[in-house]
Amino acid sequence: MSVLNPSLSVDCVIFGLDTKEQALKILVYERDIFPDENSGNKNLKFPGSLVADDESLDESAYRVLKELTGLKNICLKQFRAFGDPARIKYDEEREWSEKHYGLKIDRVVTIAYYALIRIDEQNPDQKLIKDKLRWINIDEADNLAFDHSYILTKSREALQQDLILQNVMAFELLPKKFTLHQLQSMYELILGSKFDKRNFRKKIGKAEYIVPLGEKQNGVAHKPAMLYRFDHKKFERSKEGIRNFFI
Amino acid sequence: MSVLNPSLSVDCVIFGLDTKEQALKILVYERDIFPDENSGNKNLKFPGSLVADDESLDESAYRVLKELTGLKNICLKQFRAFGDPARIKYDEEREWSEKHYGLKIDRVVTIAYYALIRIDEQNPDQKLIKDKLRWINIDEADNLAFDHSYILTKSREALQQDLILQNVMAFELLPKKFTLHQLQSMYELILGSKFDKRNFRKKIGKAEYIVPLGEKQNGVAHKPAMLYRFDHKKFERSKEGIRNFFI
DNA sequence: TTTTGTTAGTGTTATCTTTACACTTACTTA
DNA sequence: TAAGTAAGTGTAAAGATAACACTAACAAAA
Repeated sequence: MSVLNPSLSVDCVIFGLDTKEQALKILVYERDIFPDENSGNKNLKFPGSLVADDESLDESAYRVLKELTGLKNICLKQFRAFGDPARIKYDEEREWSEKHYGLKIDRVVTIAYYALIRIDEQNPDQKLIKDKLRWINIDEADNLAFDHSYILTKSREALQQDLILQNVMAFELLPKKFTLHQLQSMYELILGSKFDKRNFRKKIGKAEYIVPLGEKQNGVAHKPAMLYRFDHKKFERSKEGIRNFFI
Repeated sequence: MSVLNPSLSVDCVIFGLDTKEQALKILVYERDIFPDENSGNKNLKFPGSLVADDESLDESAYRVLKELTGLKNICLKQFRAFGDPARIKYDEEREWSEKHYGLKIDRVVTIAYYALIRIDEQNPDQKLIKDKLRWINIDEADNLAFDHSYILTKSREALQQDLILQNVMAFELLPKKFTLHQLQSMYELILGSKFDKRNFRKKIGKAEYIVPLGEKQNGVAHKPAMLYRFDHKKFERSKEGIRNFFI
């Protein structure tokens, strides 16, 4: 492979929706630089890497994601660069980085991406989650390595904005066949607020890209719900006609 | 000053509203690397510079802006990183950069910022616009240096989004005292669409942060308009209560 | 002084969107 | 067969949006 640039990196914030647990999680990579049991989350960082000199930022992000997690065919979105010269907080972190890359590391600017995937049985994670990789609940993700907690905050803001402006691949988070309840929960988890069930359904009713399959759930301990799927083409078509609001 | 990093830069897209000409412009820096008269806009680039090793990206952007244009006290917003390895299109551009910085330049990732200012008599530009700096109309800004036309496109998209979500310092573009007509024109120029005057004013009527001064225009060849000012504090307060929309 | 040109300023109606709100149905498990 | 759980459904009031045309006030030109 080509030469890595010691002052440029990409980092990937992977949001995973755990439909079972109804929780929004992130994928983190565990290092062993702080051996102390009580080191909190200081050993946890987002999957990331220095950028090679002949790859674009996007290419780099996809490469890293594949190398570290095996994930591919997911959509990454660049949302921000982080470049505080003091991003590397601890000497141990710098030493770890220098050893890891075999390079002298001073100041690293990172370009951050986020992606959304669903967590379920057939989702790659089972194979991918090697000893170093795991999902943690988003609420418990404080005091991560470097400035990664700050990056998390900003990624969430970006995700919420993008969700509102519907530029987003939020449907990646749901199973192919989903119920309106699951859909609503997803919005609630990401946006951090609750919606009225009837009003939500009324609104969804108008979105022609959410199409009912004739089919219902079964095996559930309550009235089985209608299953829906997301229609990409109809979605793209519907996005043309927005451009309303000002002020 | 400290050491410049040869693979990291910042670029500033400065949008200026020319209230007289009713036009949205950008500030560009002219080089002389393509002497041909017909070189179009290939000599024009956004104010930018390599990043010093001890400054944050934001610091770097503000420094550059001040050094190259004299502008300060304006609000810059980071909107995107650009890192295609082929961003530098021509050999002449690379040579110019190497000579300019006295450094070997291979691949440069740039972090792009935008800002909004008004163009008027007392605006710094008169002094600042040295031989190298000038305003060009946004519609005429094709085929700029490097990938700067692409950066312009993206900056405009970001600006429009931010304007819609009202995270934005759009009022920097207007004189301290402005008419509703000027306000409407600003929105129209940025968003690239026209609004109904009565509906626009109805909506503005609800924004308590746009406050009428008792005062009217004078010296104009038509019915003089009421002057308004923008109230920062009220604006900040009003932004609290948004968080509506989903889907 | 009158006319012309120019922008300011104003209200109503029809349609659509948003919000708030409570009960019955269908299934599983105990 | 009872208990528990989520599914599914309608209405009315309030608010937002969109479409639409004329008069008023000033400067400049005639």
